[in-house]
Amino acid sequence: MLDISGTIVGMNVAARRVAEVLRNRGPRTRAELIMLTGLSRPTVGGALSSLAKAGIVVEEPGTPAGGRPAAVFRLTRKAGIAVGVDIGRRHIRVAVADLGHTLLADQAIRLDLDGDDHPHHALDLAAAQVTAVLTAVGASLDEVAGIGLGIPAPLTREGRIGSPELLPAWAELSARDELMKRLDTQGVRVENDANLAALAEHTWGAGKDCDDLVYVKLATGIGAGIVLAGRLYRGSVGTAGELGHVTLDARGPVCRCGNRGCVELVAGGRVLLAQSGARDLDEMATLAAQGDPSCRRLLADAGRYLGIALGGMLNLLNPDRIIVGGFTAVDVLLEPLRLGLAETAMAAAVEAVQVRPGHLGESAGALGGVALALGVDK
Amino acid sequence: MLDISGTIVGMNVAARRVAEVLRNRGPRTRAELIMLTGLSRPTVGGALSSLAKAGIVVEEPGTPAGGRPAAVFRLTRKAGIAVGVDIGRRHIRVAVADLGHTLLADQAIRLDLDGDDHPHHALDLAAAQVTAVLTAVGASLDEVAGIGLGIPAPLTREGRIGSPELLPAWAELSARDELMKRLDTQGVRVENDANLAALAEHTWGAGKDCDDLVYVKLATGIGAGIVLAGRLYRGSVGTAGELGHVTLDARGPVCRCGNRGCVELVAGGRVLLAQSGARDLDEMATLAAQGDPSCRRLLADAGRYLGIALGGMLNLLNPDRIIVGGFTAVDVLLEPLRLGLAETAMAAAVEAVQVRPGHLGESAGALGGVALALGVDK
DNA sequence: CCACTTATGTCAAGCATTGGCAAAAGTTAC
DNA sequence: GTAACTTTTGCCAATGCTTGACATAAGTGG
Repeated sequence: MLDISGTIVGMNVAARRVAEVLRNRGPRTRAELIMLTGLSRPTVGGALSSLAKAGIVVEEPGTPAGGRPAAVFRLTRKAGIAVGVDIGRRHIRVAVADLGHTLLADQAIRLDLDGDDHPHHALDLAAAQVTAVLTAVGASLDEVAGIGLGIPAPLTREGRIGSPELLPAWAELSARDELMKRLDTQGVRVENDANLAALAEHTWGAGKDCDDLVYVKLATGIGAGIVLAGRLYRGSVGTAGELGHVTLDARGPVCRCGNRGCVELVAGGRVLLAQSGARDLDEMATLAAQGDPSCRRLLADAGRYLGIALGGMLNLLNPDRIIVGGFTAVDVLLEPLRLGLAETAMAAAVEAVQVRPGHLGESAGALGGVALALGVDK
Repeated sequence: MLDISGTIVGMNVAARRVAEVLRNRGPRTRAELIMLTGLSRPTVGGALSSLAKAGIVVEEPGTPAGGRPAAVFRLTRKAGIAVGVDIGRRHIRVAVADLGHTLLADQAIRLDLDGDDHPHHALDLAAAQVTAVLTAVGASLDEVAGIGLGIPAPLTREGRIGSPELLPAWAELSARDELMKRLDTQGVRVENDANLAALAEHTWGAGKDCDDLVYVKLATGIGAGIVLAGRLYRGSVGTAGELGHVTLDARGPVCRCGNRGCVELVAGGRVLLAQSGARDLDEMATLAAQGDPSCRRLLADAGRYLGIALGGMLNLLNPDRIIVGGFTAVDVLLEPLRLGLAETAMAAAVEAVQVRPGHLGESAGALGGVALALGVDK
């Protein structure tokens, strides 16, 4: 039923268009499909009945609202499967969903070697994990309609590293080609991990109901994913969202990016760990949750610095929402972050913006890979 | 030939669609129209010949490139007229073009009272100037297909002031309704002046060939207009682009926006005038052009501060181009601005960005009004 | 149970699209 | 200067989509 790029073959153009919209936007009613496809009622109706006859689409009862309830249509697993892969420093996470946006699996493994420095090793493990998870859900690679891969580096439109100095080991290779070679398949798309998390939160999480949002990922590094007008914004060479290297103090210490006083140097995971003495960020989050005062103060200060850096962003972009994720103890730093915003951004923008923790937690990156594979950014 | 919203009546849907695209995007070839309308060759051809028969469209020979040259189609003046109005502190400028994007007039008058503080007076004069300029080009108000009005304040989607503390006198009224009342017409759209200038530079000026740009307007205040993916970006409550109130120094003096150390306080027109002793920015520009060292130094420092503020923007947005306008001696501060960028933004983004002076000078705002009236942002 | 609201199916007439073919209007190579 | 090439344009018929109207279905609230 699927060709090499994951689209349905052997049906007319209207049915393909309807199926594409269902894949990109998730389960929808007839009226929504008419709007989104631009096709007419009879055409959408016909397409849906032929898709239903082929078993690619199922009809579900909708929730009524004053009249006859609109049926909701959903692509079935028979239509195909989307895979998301998130490669981090210390883990690889694989999520699998069907084209009806139903999550089938979501599994992480720990990385023995630092993912930032050992791309080939990480890609080997990622490929193995993809096949393992697919087997676990009883699927095979030829059912896969798309794979979305997240790596912790800015990427150009062509899939090359946008800023090699930040992740030198990855700069030499094409992550997309390497994963496709290992899996012997086509249809892999690569994206920066913070961008993917932003996409996932926008599609299913804390940003579901807004069109302009900034997702801030706090981890070893600090990155941001920007969704504007409902679409992922990548910038000219793909380095949009490099919040970690926004200058806070032009006379501060020198950063690996070559400038002074970057946000990452006062609010990044490396510095927090060095100052708290915790082994990793998870331990630090646990300590903070238990009330450890120095951990809490470190996180509060980090939040305030982030807020100051985001204040400039708020004046320039004025998004609906700021979503903070990537770290389990986000709550501790949200209030100081709001204070930092209020100190540096205009009142109207501060009042309008909603600062919220992410809903998808550690899975955000891999789910963003699924979102990319589903084409929600189309 | 025009209805109240400026669209053509009495023709089929294809012809209306083609005319709309010509209005929004300017003169185009058949192939471009096919692409932009999504219609087929025969349909576009038929629409063009009926539009040509009605005298709404003219065909012009195109420049050849290896084969038969494609004819370029352009809306005529018979299709209607677009008006742009730019209200500033000390001037009102009105520009008029036909729907074929041909400029017919572009005239400024000086304001005797500060436009920021006397909105009703400014709107009275603006309305009078619109009718005067229309008369001068031999047109009447019922030929007008749209009016775009620029005012120096952030605006919400509904046309209200987004941040009242910056321009209190304008916060009470709807500039759109006031101008429509004075001209007894419909079809006025309002927009922030920096946004309009950005739109104009994107459509006809220094940003013609790129899709992601930031236009920086240096005047009494400092504003920016942001075009992303070819569309004007306004933000959640319309305050996107408030570059003047980005924090440079959290311990600096208090600004009218309520925060400390805003860019406007070190690089804004008010401070430059106070420190240089010049009467207005035009005099300052003249002095700088004549080599006056203190003026040049003041401008160079302003450029550097702007560069530092824009460095944060560059890390977050990574646009193709930064266009600087609103002030005649922009050249003096571009090099220091580039240095400020390099100090604070990541190398990849700095290398990729092009920093250029605006091409449209003082007319940028009014031309942006014309662009808005033409619907180039659609 | 009835009136009301919203959703859905069906049908015929009118357009638009697709894809192929031929002609027009230039450039470039010889 | 002529021939070959490239790109644009016009035309045509079969197919498919849209429009608009009407009837029916499936809920809600009184």
